[in-house]
Amino acid sequence: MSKAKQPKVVNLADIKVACANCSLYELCLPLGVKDDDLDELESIIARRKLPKGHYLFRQNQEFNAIYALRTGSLKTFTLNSDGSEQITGFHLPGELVGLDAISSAKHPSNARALESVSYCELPFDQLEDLSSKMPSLQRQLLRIMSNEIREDTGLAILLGNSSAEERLASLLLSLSQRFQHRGYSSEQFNLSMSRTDIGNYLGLAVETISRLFTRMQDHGILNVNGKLIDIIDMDALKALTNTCPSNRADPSTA
Amino acid sequence: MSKAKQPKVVNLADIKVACANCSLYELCLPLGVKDDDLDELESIIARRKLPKGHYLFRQNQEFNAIYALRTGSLKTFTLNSDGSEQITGFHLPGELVGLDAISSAKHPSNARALESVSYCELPFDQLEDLSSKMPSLQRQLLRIMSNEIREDTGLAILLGNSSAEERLASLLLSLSQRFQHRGYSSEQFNLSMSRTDIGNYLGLAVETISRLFTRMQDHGILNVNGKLIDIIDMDALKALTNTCPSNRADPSTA
DNA sequence: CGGCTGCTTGATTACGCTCAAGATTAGTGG
DNA sequence: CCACTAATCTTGAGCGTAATCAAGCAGCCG
Repeated sequence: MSKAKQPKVVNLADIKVACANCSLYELCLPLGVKDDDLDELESIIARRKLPKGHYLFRQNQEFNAIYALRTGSLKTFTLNSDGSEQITGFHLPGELVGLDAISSAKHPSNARALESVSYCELPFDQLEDLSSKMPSLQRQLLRIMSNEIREDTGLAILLGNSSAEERLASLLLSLSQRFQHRGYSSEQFNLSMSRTDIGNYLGLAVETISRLFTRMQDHGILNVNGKLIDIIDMDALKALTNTCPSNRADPSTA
Repeated sequence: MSKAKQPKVVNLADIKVACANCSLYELCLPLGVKDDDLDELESIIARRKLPKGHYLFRQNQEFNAIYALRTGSLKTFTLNSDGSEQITGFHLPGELVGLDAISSAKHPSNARALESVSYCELPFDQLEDLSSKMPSLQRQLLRIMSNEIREDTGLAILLGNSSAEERLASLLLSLSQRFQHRGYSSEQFNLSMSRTDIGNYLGLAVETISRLFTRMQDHGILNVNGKLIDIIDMDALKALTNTCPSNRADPSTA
């Protein structure tokens, strides 16, 4: 949370946070890997830091490693032909980034720190080798990738078929649940991204995001204080998520 | 193309189409697997058929295998709470379906044949085992999954930030290129899905799809004859794809 | 031939974008 | 610590795109 300036890139080899002790173990790649194997897995992991605004990797850069976020948050985005950003995801601790680069050996997107970030770097060649030797590691890698496919499909559905309100509600709910899984409050949290970023990600104008926050606050669903979000009525927020299209069968809600 | 009725499910063990001879080899999972290993891989594959309209798998069904489409096409979709379909993809020969089920061990979606289909069934447990033994198989599986993540992200971007015309143009272009990769014409092809399905997938009303086809035909980009599409001006179609939002830098197009 | 489903076309409506301006916050340097 | 600037956020007014509602048409099957 402190805003002290960080040196460019710091190797945190001295800070011993073994996977086995990591609070993110349940969410991360090593889940299910036996103790002996875990040591070997850790031997290929480099732990690093990245200051706010810096890039973990850039589009078209050669793909060498996947990254497990440990603290902080980052956004991934592609660049349109006109140079504008197109945000493809927000990532929280315990999540893997760079998985979309395996197929082409080049990163198809950028990853930039939204706040001061620490992460684990997993060289992909070595990860592949280990993965052959450790069925549990292979399985977890496949699981995580499968899960990302599912989530990306879900995002596509959301963006294709939902109203502005439903989109924002879904994002807030997603963040809320992800914070909860990481041991933080599901009801109160700070947005690390700007409204512009949120709008970009959800395919909405900044003005719309702003108006929605105001409206949700007026409706007693949220309290919004700049970046600080208080979810007052979680059920109502969830209800907004279910306001599906094609309500042909339910003419009650005008 | 014939609509002769098929028996429920036919095992095509008698029809020997080894991976090595399969025209889809370049696109499919066995790509890069050595000859000796290929035999072993084939030993776990079951080749089957599915009549139009039948399901390859259904939502919530237990996940046992992934499937490689050989001929025909299918759609994958989820069901909303109100029972309506939400189409998540159209799949052509050489593509793998079921990858989104690995993480939860249950299929999160349905897969239904849009026309008569033949496919290869790959039991996942055995595939995992083989994958540990064959680095090239493991690599190809990861590549394919990574690619799907990239494509799903691309779809989300498309649905979040594009006009109706751009969405349809992108789908047509995608189909065109996928047909070309499979040795078919990129300029003339049959849509195996209905306008309703297209609209559902692209997040647009059927009426909009219909109007767009008419408009594109009027503009000399396509010829549309029911399900038969003739792309007359491929460059113009591609141009529609690039009509990005946020054209702040390009005020020429009003 | 009638009924059903899929496709097309038209008229109206509404949601969210754009443009514009002000308000608030954050960042910087004296 | 305050002043100044820049960026971010909020609010308002008008407009455009695509949805909805409604009807007619075409193809397919029993």
